[in-house]
Amino acid sequence: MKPRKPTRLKEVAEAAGVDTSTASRVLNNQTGQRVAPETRDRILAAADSLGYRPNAIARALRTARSRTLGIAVPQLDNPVFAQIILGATAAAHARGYELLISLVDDASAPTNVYERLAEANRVDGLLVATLEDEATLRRTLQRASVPHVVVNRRVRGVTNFVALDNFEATRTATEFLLSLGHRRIGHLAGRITGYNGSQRLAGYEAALREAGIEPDAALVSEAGYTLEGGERATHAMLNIRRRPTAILAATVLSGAGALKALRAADVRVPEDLSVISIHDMPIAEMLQPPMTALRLPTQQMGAVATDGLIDLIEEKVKSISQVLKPEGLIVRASTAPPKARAGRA
Amino acid sequence: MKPRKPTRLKEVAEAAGVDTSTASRVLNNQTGQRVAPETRDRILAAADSLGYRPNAIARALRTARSRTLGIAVPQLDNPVFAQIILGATAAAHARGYELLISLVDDASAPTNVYERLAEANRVDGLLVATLEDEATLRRTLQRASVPHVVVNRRVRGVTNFVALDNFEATRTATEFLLSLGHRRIGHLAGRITGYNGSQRLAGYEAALREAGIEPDAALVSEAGYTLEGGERATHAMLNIRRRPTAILAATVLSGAGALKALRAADVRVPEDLSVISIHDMPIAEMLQPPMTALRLPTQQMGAVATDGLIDLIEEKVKSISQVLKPEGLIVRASTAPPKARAGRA
DNA sequence: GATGTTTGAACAATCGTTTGCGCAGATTTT
DNA sequence: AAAATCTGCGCAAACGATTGTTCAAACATC
Repeated sequence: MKPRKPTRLKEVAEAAGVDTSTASRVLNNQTGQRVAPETRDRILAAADSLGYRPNAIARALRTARSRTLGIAVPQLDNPVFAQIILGATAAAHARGYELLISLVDDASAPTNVYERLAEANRVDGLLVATLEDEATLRRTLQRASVPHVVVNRRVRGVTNFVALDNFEATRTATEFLLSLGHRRIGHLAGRITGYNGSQRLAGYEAALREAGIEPDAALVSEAGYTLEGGERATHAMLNIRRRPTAILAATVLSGAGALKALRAADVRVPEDLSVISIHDMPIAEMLQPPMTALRLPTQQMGAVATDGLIDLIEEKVKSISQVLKPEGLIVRASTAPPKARAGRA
Repeated sequence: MKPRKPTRLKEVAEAAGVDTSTASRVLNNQTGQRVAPETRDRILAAADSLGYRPNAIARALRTARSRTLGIAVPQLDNPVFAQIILGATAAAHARGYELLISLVDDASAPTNVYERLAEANRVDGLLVATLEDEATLRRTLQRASVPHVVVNRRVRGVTNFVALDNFEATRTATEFLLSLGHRRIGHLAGRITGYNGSQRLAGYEAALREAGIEPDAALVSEAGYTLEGGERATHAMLNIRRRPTAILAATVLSGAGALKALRAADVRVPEDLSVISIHDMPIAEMLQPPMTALRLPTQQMGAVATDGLIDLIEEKVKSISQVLKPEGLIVRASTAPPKARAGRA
């Protein structure tokens, strides 16, 4: 027994004995037009008793605003993106917007997504958290027909973005290791050509230089953002001439891979080698040993980007660009001072 | 330099020198109406050169079909839901639908979501993966104005659902432990009052009974689906008179909690105690020791539910109800035969 | 009491499509 | 050659809301 058709504005108006235009103005709380309190009450009552819900589609057609945002993400299994989406949905709902989610795998032409969502007038704005190379993304976005905010990276030529302060993140993490007494610190880098990866690498190197240590290329290995990558890169790093006494992983997944590789090589953590990761996540707590990690406001990034996008759409601001600071270091059991024999600095 | 307004059907029609109705029929590949091949080509060419994208909103208004689905989930940080969404998006896109995501936290009235999405005609159908109690959910869905499919649970009185065979899952996992020689097997149950939790408990008990073992209430502890829950419940279970030699966790998160508690209590895994979890996930691989887990087709569940929902919407089927079988046991290092002294069965 | 102003609400156009129907001109049938 | 049938396409009415404009009645002004 499907419920009968939803009630339309017309029916509310008839029930209240007014024109649809009047009903519309009352229900939308229009200020421009005066309505007798008595009429207003009648309309409100009618709408209420009929259970009126405005048809969002019709409204969108007329106003050319769908109150819907699109978010393009590369994956969902990576908790970072799950967090971003989480923040975005909450922020969108809070302001009365809906969120359309779209997966862009590198394989398929990402352009499709933007066309499907934006050019079809389905969305009023776009949140972009995908991983295409910069040139492609820039080209695509320049033709975009709706406001858009890039999340979790920066793209030259695209003004609106919300990113994390990756530089500060790795710098802080590296400084922490230095403060424990480590001098040879390895870095499992992300994608060095990517925004986050290169920034994180730079922060790591900056901290070393500030401490008077010249970065050693042998101690940097590109591991991507996966368990396997971290495992492989760590393995390689154990075979160099002078092993590091600590490893900074660009993300918690590669950090987990490091733990795995170290265990396989019988290197104890943190006694023989410390491990620290960027991007604190619930899994950091589950690892053995629990992983020291630098917490970044990932969810907040999604929320800030969304709020900014809506401001852009509603023309409350001209542009939005923010770099969010790390939330702090969560010290767990995977880090310790280096063994005495290494303390020769 | 924002691109000019998108081209409308009207412009395509004018460019091709035909009426919009003809253009519409051609572009939609209508079968009922014949069009001269030459005219057709002209329209197609015009649409192409003008970069025409039909306005999805206008089309939705006219056809009363938005080609959009809504999915309501309780959380996103739980990988199970991330997987469901992943499967759902892929399936939706494959059939030309978009997916609107909505978070329903227990706190806020979940009714809101359904009203916002369905009654506002924003979506053609609803995927429901939330955790409200059965009565509330049933009541809400009975009034729903669009087709809907419940994902990851069953609700009496709601015909359309796609769930996992939880019973089979725990039974298989328990049988595996039994085959290793374990006789005292503890169970970290999920929410025993929930669908998944109760089914999993039943499967566990069934396997024990089949092996001639009477389930012992002391060996069952409600742990929910979190790390902390698993940790707490495991702790408690270590304090009972005769400890189990193996533990079956209802989900990998509580399994991770078990590992943590066991480590804290200096119980070695798997030498002193085996641990196995339902719901294989990437993190199972990261744990120490890597966790033996029963893999369930979570992503596929999202896909199947979505396909079914679209079939429902397009009236290709009358109802959809499926229970998906486990994909198999992934044996890792957290399970082993019990110690010799326990082999007294 | 004629004129001007305000108030409250209806009229009607519009957003961009889809689709039922009608209607010429061409083709076939008788 | 008139009637009947096809073809191919245009006309116009929806879908359900929003919004600029008009307009009658009520009130105020002199």
